[in-house]
Amino acid sequence: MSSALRPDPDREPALRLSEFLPYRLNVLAETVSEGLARSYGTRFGISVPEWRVLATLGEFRSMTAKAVGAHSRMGKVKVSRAVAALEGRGLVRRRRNEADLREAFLVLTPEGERLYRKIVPLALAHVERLTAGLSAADRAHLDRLIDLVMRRSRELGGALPENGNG
Amino acid sequence: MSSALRPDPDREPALRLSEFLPYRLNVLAETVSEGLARSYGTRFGISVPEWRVLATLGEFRSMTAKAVGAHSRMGKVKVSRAVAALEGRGLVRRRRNEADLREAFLVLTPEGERLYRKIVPLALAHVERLTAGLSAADRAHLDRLIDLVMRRSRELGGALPENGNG
DNA sequence: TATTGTTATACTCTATAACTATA
DNA sequence: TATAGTTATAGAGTATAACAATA
Repeated sequence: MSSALRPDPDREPALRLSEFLPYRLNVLAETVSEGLARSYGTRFGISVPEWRVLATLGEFRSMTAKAVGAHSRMGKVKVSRAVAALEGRGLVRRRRNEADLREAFLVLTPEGERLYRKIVPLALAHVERLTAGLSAADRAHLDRLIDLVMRRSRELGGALPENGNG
Repeated sequence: MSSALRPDPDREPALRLSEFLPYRLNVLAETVSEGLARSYGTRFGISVPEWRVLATLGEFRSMTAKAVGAHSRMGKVKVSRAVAALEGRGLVRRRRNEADLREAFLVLTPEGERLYRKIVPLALAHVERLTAGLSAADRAHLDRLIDLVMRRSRELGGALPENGNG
């Protein structure tokens, strides 16, 4: 261990990376995602996009792919692939919409529902452990702060990508 | 717009994705990163790992690749590639460590320093805009909450990947 | 012509591990 | 034997656009 982890005393560091909000948010999100993946993602062989679709259908029961994407902030390509994977595993089923044959309603199969109900308590328990050090007021505050920064970030032009030719 | 974005009234949704902290953190980090990339990432043709190396060297002046990785939470492979790219563009230079020839000290070249000093005010201004809706107390609170959740997440097993055979 | 959704292509990213050179 | 760092390989992820079907 040869070089020291302290700023050069001669120079005013213009920016401390470890205090830079975008960096902090990235590292935090990454670390949390990883922990989550370890605690059940790997176990159930489910990717993040697949989990988002599963969670959305578990919550809303029946939705078009477009609506799923709107709710879980994914583009249509990502949704399409996640749905195909879930359908291939018998977790999701399509119901044609007679009123508009371009789209279909997606629903969880009984197996999908079972998996959803198996994952949810684990997910909630994980968040519980994650926020164990926070008071109820802290948690509410955190939610509010995330919403505020999120809104500002969207206003500043951070939208979702991949909406190519839609 | 055929299907509605509201929960099925018959069922108690077991989990609301839009309130699920890991999801929220992911979307927030993604949105912020994107906005940042738009405001100057693309403009200077610099990737996130490259930016992290640049920022670390700008802050600490001279460090080994290992120390850079430790400070910016990246594995040695990612650091190595980012450094190679920056070196290729004349932004970073290596200084051999006579005391241990396995490692080298990395420093910004004058051009690297110039780029760093050009990006930093933009980065800081971006964060400023991002947190414009927050009071000073809110910002401090947000920092504290991020630290807390971060620490918990690490305790729960969210470390950094890729440390393969190191 | 516009919209929903799928597929094809190409490209980036990156994990893993093998490797080099020093220690 | 262990460590700093590089490179090779291969696989995952995904943006973009072209496409098909329907409206």
